[in-house]
Amino acid sequence: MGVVTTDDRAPDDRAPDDRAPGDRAPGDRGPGDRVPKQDRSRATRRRLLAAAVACLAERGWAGSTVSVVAERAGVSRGAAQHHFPTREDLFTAAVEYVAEERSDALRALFPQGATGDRRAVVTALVALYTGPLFRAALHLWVAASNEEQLRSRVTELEARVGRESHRIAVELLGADESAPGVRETVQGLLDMARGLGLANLLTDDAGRRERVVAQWAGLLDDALG
Amino acid sequence: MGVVTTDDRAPDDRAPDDRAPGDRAPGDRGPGDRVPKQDRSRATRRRLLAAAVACLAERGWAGSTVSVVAERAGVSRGAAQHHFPTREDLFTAAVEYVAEERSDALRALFPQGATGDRRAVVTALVALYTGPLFRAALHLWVAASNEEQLRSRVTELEARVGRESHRIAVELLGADESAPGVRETVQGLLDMARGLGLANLLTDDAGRRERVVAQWAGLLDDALG
DNA sequence: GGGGAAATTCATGCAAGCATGCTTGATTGT
DNA sequence: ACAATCAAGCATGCTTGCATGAATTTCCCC
Repeated sequence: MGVVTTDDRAPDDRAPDDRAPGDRAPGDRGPGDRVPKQDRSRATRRRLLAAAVACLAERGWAGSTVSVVAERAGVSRGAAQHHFPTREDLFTAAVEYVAEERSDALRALFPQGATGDRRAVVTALVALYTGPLFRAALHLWVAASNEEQLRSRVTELEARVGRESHRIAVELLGADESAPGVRETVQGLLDMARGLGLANLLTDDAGRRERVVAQWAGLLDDALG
Repeated sequence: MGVVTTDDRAPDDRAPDDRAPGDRAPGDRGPGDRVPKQDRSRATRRRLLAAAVACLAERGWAGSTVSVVAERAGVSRGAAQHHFPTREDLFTAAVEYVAEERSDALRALFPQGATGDRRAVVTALVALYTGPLFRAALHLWVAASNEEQLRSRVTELEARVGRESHRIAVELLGADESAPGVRETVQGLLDMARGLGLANLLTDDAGRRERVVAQWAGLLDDALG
């Protein structure tokens, strides 16, 4: 299912939310929504952010030049510069965009509620760390680790996403966090997922990942009772 | 005399393994010692590689320009270009350098032999994923994931280091790999270590890491019997 | 409700900064 | 003396940021 929701669309595709200037999304605008008065503006802004994330996942930080992102978004470079005066503005906004997308993807796991099948839960969680969203986030982390401006925002948002991941993981696994060690167990699981996602960066080792997931899902099942 | 040509490097510049030109690393080169027969040349070459790794860990890929690396190594940019005609040559060589360093660090754990204290082993393994070497490797991976040339070499070397990590981990943990699931268990542990190292990129969460390590060491102890 | 001013949004051209690679010249070791 | 090694200057290409101008949208007043 659409666990990861970034667009792996064809290069020239139009974003899903790309509307003609006139029509608007169903429940889109509240009454006092004053900031972007034009739908077209919001659309291009969103397109730029989505393109930035996509470029980040596909071409990395250095390769994601504003020209590239603008072209990917189907707008001129000047338009990009209008919405985000500086390159840093663009990517700091992209950080929040990625964080939101990841939170959404995370919450998309929630409706199922706590299933008894822990292996399925672990598989789903790990899957979150192998999609393009995680790739983009990874590039963002690495870039932010050396860009003073980005780091603070990235760490803050990542902490938020991390907490939410943990909460949802506990929920889905049906773990009793009051028991000693359970919290650390789940954290370790998420760290393992991160590590599996990182390993997936260079080589697509789905087979190995699946085996590791199966094994540790079993161990987790024992540990959580 | 001129041990090193212009030793006017910045104060903190000496890499940990920065040796005098004469002495070599323990098992450094076989008899078929190739191209540079001059010690000074080898020294600057090594300095350049060490500087490249250090810059990679501290400033990231984009920030590690050849000028920066050369300055860090205490040589002119032209000298760097003499040893590594292109920037890519420099960093592909740096890849191997990092791989060797990581293997050395890994082997440094070996002399102890298999101890009964699995928590200490896990701690040591995880520690390997939190140092500057891992940081450099991380930047390298992320950069390589989008640079066609680097990727093949990085994946190859990383596979080697990964196998060695696994072998040593099995050895130190006293695990019986013929038993079903043991291989995947250890792999998962290493993946978790990777994830912890990745989490350590932005925020130094040594406390959390320690708790997770303690907990997972316990899980491992149970799983391995 | 309609028309026009004002503001927003977007496109294009331009100059500055920077990194890479190449070439030339000086220095050291064999 | 010769070759290798190192240093410095030069030329090219790319990216960013800014400035100007056109098209579109919103606001405001009649």
